[in-house]
Amino acid sequence: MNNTREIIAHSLLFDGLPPEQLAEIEKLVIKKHVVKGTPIFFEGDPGLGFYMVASGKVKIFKTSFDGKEQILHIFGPGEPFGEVPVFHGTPFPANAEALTSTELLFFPRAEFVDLIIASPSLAFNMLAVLALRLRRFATQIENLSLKEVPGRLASYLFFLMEEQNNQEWVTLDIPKGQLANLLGATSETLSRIFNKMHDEGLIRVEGKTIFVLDHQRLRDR
Amino acid sequence: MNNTREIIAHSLLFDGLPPEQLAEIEKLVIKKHVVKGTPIFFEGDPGLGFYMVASGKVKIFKTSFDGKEQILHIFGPGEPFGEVPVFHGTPFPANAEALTSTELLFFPRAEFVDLIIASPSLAFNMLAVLALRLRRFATQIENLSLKEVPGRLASYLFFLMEEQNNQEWVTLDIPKGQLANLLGATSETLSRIFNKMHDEGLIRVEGKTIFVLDHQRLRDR
DNA sequence: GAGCTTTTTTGACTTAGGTCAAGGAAAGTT
DNA sequence: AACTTTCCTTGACCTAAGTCAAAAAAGCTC
Repeated sequence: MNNTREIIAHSLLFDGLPPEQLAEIEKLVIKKHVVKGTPIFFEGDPGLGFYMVASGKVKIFKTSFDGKEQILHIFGPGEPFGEVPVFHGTPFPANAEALTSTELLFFPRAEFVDLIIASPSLAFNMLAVLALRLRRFATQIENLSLKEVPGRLASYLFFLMEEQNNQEWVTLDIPKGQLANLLGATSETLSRIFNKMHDEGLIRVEGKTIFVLDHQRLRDR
Repeated sequence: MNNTREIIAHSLLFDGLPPEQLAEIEKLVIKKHVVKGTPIFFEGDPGLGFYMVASGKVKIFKTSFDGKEQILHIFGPGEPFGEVPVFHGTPFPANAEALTSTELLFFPRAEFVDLIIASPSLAFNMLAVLALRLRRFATQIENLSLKEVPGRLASYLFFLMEEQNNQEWVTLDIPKGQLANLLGATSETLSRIFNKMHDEGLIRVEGKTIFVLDHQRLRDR
């Protein structure tokens, strides 16, 4: 499913749009391929358009003056990113980088804005996308500020169980160091917490596979 | 300026709309008055519409199981809040409470959605509002995760200097305890940091007035 | 599969900021 | 002005998580 039309037709952003509109949208897409580790944009760059992941994975992140990194989102196939400048007219608020070899769809700003103005359903879908993202941010702030690292890890494991539709075990889709950056911790701390949770009989860790042994006690970390 | 038409006409959300559309919008507004401390909605409540502050101040916040509070936003006159459920159809992601005696405008969901669908400019304004909010959240996550409390306080002081258009001193518009909840700290810690910054000659604190004595050194906290 | 690089783990140590408890200071009320 | 309530500060103490350094494990490449 590496085909542009497939990706946009199945994305939440373009969901429910008539075929002729999808064709319009497809016409303005610029495809880009980037290898693992490639920067896609930097905080402060002018936003000339937004992106959608066709295949692969992209992280959106902030960095501190001393190089520590906080991941804001990890986006996979069908998910748009970099929309803030399109609608607010300001530069990108954060950096984007490919976590894997990635196929990107780029939507140039001016053309896309014309489409949005002409299509209330598309505008409405975009509003839904941004609203969902606000909700996610609210949860992330809650996690960072009101929970300790074990609680944040537990949340993430439950999120993966949901996503992977498996109550027994989950597969980490990113390296543990990146997970630490997502949870607002260091890799050392995360490693120690995996250990502790194992010792307490909550989980079993085998490389990138985490077996969840005690849902109840994991939930109230 | 406690009049509905004045408020909506000067808000960013309804900026640039023709008078006849403003009249339409005004018609569906329901005015509500709440005293200081009144809950406006709770996390998890179904969102039957969104609000705009006409006068006063409202905080949007999350609470932890043990009662600690993290403020996500503080909204003043002309600022809308509670839009997430309108566009994403899910319950409110956080709580809202009046920080002062407050005049609110309520926009019922269904009627407002009709207006948005009929008006590309209104849809576009709303997209800009949500995009700005995403940017703010990204900054807040950066502050919480990548800066220590003194750095977060410094950011907030610079934000107030900008807002109050004064390079010499700022007036805290909220109690220090609430400021602590906004910065992700306790009031004890915040108090100690005010002390330390005073001892270091960065600021002078007189009740709710903070004199900024050394911009340069305050900036790199 | 030997030799890289990158990622993860472990140990010893430090520290920012939280908690608990008790006073003070403001601010609103009668 | 006295009273009550809310807000802010201070001191003593504790702990979650960071830092630094080094080793171990896992992935790649030729």
